[in-house]
Amino acid sequence: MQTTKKSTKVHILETTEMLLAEHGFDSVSLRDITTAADVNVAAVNYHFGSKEKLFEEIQCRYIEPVNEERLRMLTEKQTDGRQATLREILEAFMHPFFSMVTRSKMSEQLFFKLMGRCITDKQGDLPDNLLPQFKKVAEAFTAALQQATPDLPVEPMLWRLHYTFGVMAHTLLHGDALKKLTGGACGDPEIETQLQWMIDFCHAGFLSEKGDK
Amino acid sequence: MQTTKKSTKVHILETTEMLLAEHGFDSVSLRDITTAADVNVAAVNYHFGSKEKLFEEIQCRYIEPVNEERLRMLTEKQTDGRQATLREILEAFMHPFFSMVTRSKMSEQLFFKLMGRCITDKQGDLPDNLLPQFKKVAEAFTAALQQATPDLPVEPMLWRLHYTFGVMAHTLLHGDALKKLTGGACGDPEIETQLQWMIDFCHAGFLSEKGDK
DNA sequence: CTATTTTTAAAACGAATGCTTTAATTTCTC
DNA sequence: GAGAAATTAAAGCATTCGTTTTAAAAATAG
Repeated sequence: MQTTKKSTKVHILETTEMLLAEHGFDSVSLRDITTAADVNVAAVNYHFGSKEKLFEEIQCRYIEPVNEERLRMLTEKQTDGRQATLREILEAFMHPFFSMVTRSKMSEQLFFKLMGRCITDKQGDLPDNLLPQFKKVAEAFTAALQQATPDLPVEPMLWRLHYTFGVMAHTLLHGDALKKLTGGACGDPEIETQLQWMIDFCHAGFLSEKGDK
Repeated sequence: MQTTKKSTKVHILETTEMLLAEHGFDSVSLRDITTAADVNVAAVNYHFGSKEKLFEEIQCRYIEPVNEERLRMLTEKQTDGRQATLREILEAFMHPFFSMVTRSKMSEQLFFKLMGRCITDKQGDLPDNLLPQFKKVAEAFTAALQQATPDLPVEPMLWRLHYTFGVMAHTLLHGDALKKLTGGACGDPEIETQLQWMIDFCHAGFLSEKGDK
């Protein structure tokens, strides 16, 4: 029961991922899923219990390893009592979202959208099992950031981390929109380039002084 | 027919704005609206033609004056052939979103959410009458930005404007989430403070060099 | 006040929603 | 190949969706 018939469950999962990436968590119906996956309406409830459980599973499927990788990358830079640099922290914070794409069978663009949806559509109501991990990530990164920018008061520091989140989420979700909107004038940078550009931007943002000229 | 009975239509509009701010454009039903506004289900279709038309009207109601104000602020800084500084450009780009709050009867927080929803939920499908204005804004600001940052190639410049959008949208939409998430550790800065912090961040981001230490 | 228009109320439309049930079918185990 | 378990198919559940219709009520005009 593990070899052959894994396919249907996974097939539903992957089809749903694509639909969610395209249309968002609030706009995909059970029928949308079963029709697109070409399975019976009952299949989702049979395999996942409910539509909502399926959605949660998709949410966890990537966010969990993303958070793990974030913590791994951060602590990697902190060995032997060494502090991580601001740039390394930002790298650890953002990179996993963009490297995780290889785990999925979707196109880069769609996968990025899915990640963006997970951040924005579901902001504030994560599945219960994700919450402690999320908290751990938040604590680890705020602590590291405080060490890396000791002159920056904690309040604007937190907001700057929030801005960084915004840069990332907006790029993941609406990067394709910029390409359309500018008629291609923004180019089509590689993932790594894209990531470095964001890091450059946020890095400088974190180091900015009040009223910087 | 203009004096007394304006109230119902406006009442529906304002109630819907609040619902949209809280739950997003994809999650508010006709019944949600008419129930919350305590009017008959038919009232929306009578006054606005359809639910979708009502949504478009809400979208235009603030975005249009925001864009006008953006252009006004930008050209104000460009009188007598003078170029606007990067900081002035960013100010003109962002400030209108935060000053427009006074036109609404909602709380700051809700109004910001509504603006955020307009940016993210509706990204890419603006009402037809908004499109030319939006295009004009985009052209004016990209031109000004190219003058203000002559050493920055156009492609990363466009992406940095995109990042700026992300900072703004994320803060509008999820600023309250940060307050909850951090348990208030991020403080509760005034609007103007908040705005200046964002401008500081993006300003530095725009001026960053590749691989900036 | 009467006539006309504007606005509301209430009910109903068909379609779509998430989910469940019952029976048939496929798959696996022995 | 026979029996048990897993999976699917098809139909139907009650609810909600956006919209329309029909008639009553309210507001306005002459």
